[in-house]
Amino acid sequence: MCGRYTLFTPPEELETRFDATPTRPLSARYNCAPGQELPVVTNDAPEEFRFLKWGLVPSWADSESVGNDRINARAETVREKRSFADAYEARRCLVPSDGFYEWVDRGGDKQPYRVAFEDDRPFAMAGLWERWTPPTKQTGLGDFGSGGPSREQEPLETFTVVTTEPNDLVSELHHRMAVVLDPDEEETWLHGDPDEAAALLDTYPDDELTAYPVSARVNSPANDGPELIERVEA
DNA sequence: CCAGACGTTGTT
DNA sequence: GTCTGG
DNA sequence: CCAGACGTTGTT
DNA sequence: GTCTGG
Repeated sequence: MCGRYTLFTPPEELETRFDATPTRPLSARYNCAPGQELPVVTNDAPEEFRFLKWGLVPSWADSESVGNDRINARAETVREKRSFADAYEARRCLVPSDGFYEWVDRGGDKQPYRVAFEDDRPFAMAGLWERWTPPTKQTGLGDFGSGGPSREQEPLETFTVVTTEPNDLVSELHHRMAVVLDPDEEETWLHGDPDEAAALLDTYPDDELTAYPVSARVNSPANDGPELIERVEA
């Protein structure tokens, strides 16, 4: 984990909580999924919620698909891994959330659970972001003869969520969980030096957190509505 | 030296 | 089984 | 994370 | 781009 989360806190509350303004409208989300463009607060523009695609694509990747299997980065090794080292040093971000989902394998089927604060207040997950420019395609003589410039390839900005060992509550469900930051740690995660940031990658205590079963409707990323966070019988 | 990988989760 | 899409 | 696709030739 | 493996 974490591979799915919620972000339905009203925009005004999020703007106050993170002291940032959105670059496009924030909508209530009950099923944020990898591959989607989601609001994050990056270190280089902390006054904004910027929409980045979930699934970090390293700058050197030759294909965008490299991001498919980089939706999470292990806290224990994030500084060593080539895919994340640069981003860790220079491009950390906050991933606003108000709960994340975990699936418990029950031999055959899987029961999703939602983990959140008891009062559903928003929090930040530790994230890294990256900017990737698609390789320029060789168009032969086209650029010279045709007069017009070749089509500009827009850089793609992506992010990943850092994971660590779970607390006792979440360990009942899963053996990994997202790094949840204390509000007073957020500034350091964004702007501290790498060693200071590393000290924040620990397991969030389970005080004030709760976990409860939810409908398997959350399984499909196409579903996204308040019914997804309703408690069901496990 | 060059070639090939570069990741996590979960499962066996 | 594995990759892509969301 | 899970769901859904996974392909070509040829025709409209 | 940079590291690991051979």
